[in-house]
Amino acid sequence: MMRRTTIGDVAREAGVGKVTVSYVLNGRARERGISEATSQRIINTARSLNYTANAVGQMLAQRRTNAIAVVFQGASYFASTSSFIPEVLRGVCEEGVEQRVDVMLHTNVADGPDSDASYLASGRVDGALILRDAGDPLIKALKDRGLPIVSFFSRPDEADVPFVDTDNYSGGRLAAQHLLGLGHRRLAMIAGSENSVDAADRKNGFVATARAAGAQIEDRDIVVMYSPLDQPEAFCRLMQRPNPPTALFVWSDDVAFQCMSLATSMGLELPRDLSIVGFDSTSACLRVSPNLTSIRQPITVMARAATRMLTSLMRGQTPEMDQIVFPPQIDVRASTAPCQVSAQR
Amino acid sequence: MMRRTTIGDVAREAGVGKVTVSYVLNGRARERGISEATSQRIINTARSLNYTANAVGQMLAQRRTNAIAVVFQGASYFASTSSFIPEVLRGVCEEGVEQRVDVMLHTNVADGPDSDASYLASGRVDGALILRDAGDPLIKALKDRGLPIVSFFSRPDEADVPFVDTDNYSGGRLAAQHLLGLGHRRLAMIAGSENSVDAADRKNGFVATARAAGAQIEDRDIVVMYSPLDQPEAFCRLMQRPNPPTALFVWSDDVAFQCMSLATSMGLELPRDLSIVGFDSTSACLRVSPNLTSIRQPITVMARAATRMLTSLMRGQTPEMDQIVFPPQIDVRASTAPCQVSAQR
DNA sequence: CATCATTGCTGAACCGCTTCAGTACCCTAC
DNA sequence: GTAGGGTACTGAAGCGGTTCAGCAATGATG
Repeated sequence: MMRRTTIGDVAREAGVGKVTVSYVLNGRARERGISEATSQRIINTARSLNYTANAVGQMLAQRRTNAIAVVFQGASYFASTSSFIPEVLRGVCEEGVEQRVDVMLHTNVADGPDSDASYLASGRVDGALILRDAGDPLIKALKDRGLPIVSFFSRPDEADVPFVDTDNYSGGRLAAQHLLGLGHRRLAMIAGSENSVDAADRKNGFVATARAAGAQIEDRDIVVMYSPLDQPEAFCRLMQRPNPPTALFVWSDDVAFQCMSLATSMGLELPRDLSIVGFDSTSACLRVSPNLTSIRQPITVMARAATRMLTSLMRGQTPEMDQIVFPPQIDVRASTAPCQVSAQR
Repeated sequence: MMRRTTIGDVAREAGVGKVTVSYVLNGRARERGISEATSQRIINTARSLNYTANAVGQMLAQRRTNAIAVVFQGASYFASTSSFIPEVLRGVCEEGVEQRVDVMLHTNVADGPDSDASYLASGRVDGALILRDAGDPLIKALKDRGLPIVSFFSRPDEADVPFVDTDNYSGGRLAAQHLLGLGHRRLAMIAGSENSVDAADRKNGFVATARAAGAQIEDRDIVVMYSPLDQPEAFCRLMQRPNPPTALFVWSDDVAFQCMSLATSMGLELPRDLSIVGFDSTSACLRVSPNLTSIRQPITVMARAATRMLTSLMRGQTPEMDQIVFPPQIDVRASTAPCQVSAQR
């Protein structure tokens, strides 16, 4: 493997100093008063030598990497079958291209959770987008080390941490209102991780709204299923009770899809026997049958907003807002229908 | 923003030279004959100063970044609704953690396709995993610049480019055999990009097998639909012909899902009126109804293999194999059924 | 007691680039 | 004739590490 051409090679070949090459190639020739003739000569030499500046050299000299990390819970996060992850990454990548930053995908380091913060804060990225539960120690650790961070799709515990999120409480309320409006009174919910403020907000919005309308929903109607493969039997028990719920709000599309499969395999017909509302309204909702009614958060837009916010912070600018909460909407599709048993009550 | 602690700070504080600190912190104290006492002192000082080595400094000095890029066709690639992308990324990230390399997500740079190669080859990554069509100029450009690359899920045109792929021809054959075995004789196919050798192999395997068995399949039975939103009307025309196909092989799950939706919306009942076989057998196949029969390639395993291959190449080792072809399997599910009209022929 | 090996540590160079503070030169103006 | 001011360019330092060759001190050996 031959030595790469460096700025010194170009300088020697063009008969100028390295400095001059640097200024010319960075488009600062005018500003530094470098003559047109010299500029052209340098540019031609660089081209003929097939020279490209070494990125690491630049990073070190400029003390920035122009890279951001996207931090997920862990590699298993990718096991999701909804299109949440691709939609997030799409937003990050699109905005990344525009803001000219590299996107590093980070799940965890091999040495255990304590080292994640040091690793990320060791100068390889200028900032990080964090998608972890509210209380995750990584958020505090990175904040303490002074790395610019933005939490997205999760509202952090820590104060003063910029974030982009959905109004999850309202999302829960929308789901409840929709189901109540269809006449459902026996409601249940599949809630997410108990460490997640977001999941809790969805639950609280749903439960509070349901109870305010006089619907039955008790603690035993709330099942916690975090990852898609986590305790499917809990769902089955819920549906096999006497007087099972007629409508279900599930904290994520991903888990909602699994509930649909389980319900079908239990012989239930959807939505006749059970109405289901998901959360995220990923495009995969249109791929299942019946199409899943879901609370929409504008995933790609939010990811772009978070990325833009982070790049501003990294560059020392004050972003217009450092805490953005998007209002959710409901996309009504075929998985919800008027309650069949309402007359019986 | 205060100055970060550097190796010099630790050295001064511990009363030794920078060199000694470097050796100790890199675990080479023994080898360099540094006494246990000094080692401990340095380690304690480093800890008390909360010192972490700057990654960019190390990259420059060691002339490697320990980072790889994953290059997709473009940000729109994330629009897929199957779980292909997450499964790929999961494999790359898992193996990346084990191999201790960072994963950079790269779609394209803002300045246009020509600069992608220079960008990637400018020393910010030690290698790249490429998921692009066979003839993509990027592959040749990177190869010419000497950046270690591995093409995955795509068999490159260029010779001597290491790759990890599935035996797509066999995949096509498996699909044909399965459908023929169910009695189908009027077959059609939704084929992928004409630039993709992989898509062509799937088509050729399918068509050759079908014709060898005497089934009807002509050019007009082969519709090209690349991205999910690309010309759905072509599919409708295909199905509205007199004597429409009774079975369909679709080059990817993603597009197969869309065909299922379209078919349903045209009033067809699946699998009675149309059997469908997809490709990839992503976990999303279990989320659609009927569950999609699909040709399985072990996506996560393949992604890991590609990543392992690339890290070997980067480190100058000769990997055991530099071209791996996985055999496909068929996962038979509910979207395929015996042909209903076979008796009529 | 001179020689030699071993132990324990470090100075200086280097990785490839940027940036600050000049310098050298020439032209104009009083 | 010289101060003043552009114009065109560069030397040296610095970013934060790593690595090689070498050096001083110590103890063992003949």
